Amino acid sequence: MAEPLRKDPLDDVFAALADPTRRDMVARLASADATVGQLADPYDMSVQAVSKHLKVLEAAGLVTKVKDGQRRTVHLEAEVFDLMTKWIERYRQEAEARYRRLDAVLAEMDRTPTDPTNDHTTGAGAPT
Amino acid sequence: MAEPLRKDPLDDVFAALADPTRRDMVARLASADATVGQLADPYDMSVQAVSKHLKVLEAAGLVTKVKDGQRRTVHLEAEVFDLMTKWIERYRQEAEARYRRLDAVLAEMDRTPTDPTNDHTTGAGAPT
DNA sequence: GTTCTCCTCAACCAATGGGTTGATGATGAC
DNA sequence: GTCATCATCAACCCATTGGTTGAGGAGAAC
Repeated sequence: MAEPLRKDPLDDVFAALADPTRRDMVARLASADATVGQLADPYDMSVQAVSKHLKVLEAAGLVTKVKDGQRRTVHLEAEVFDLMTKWIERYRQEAEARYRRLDAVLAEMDRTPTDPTNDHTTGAGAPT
Repeated sequence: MAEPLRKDPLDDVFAALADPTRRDMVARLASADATVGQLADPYDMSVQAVSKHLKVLEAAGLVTKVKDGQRRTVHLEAEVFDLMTKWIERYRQEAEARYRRLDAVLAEMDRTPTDPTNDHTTGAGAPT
């Protein structure tokens, strides 16, 4: 018992997107590449701070930098997104399938009450 | 300029899933509800630590606890996942559309080189 | 050449996060 | 009633994070 749960690349991806500034950068990079300076411009923080944020995104594989003369052009890498969507979708669907099954069971119990003393009148159903 | 980027519920969701232990709990809860003790069992850490993790998941809205006598039954809430998938899909699709457009442009330039001095032989195209 | 711009690196600091231990409340077993 | 079990709360520790300032390197501009 207790495998230490080895480090997963998803750790870095989720962590990177947990910061609103970094999510905003990703959002902006989705519509166009940008230099570090351009990215930093709207935010109320130093360029160095933005550079750090970019390093986090880069380490997570969400972004790559291309040296372009004096500037660095930042480019969004969309492939990593698939990792996340796959993880999320897998468990979301698994969970929803389970709820559907539960609903079916409850409906069945409702139709043929085998034991009337067992009143399942709690709101346990309807996963809304 | 520099709106402080107001706190977004996605902050908590992404942050919650950035931890491998918490992702594992979510994975397990997808197939069945569980008590705190059952959840804690496989991990090499104290029950209190697991309780903290659950508080994080709960604050993010990923999980609810139902008092069930002495135990607390933990239940996965799949709705929040939609928030994430929507965010992710939006920007992934935006980015991919952009790449497709770029590919088209490059293909066009390749077919009808309007200015031969401008050698675009860099690997700028073909996203992978 | 000098100077200016773009970006990164390094050191620092306050706050947060993930873990620990110890104590406590509430319920179930006897 | 007493005692054990399940879970939480509180205090503490150390590592990480998100920001700062200051210094420096590599290119462009002159």
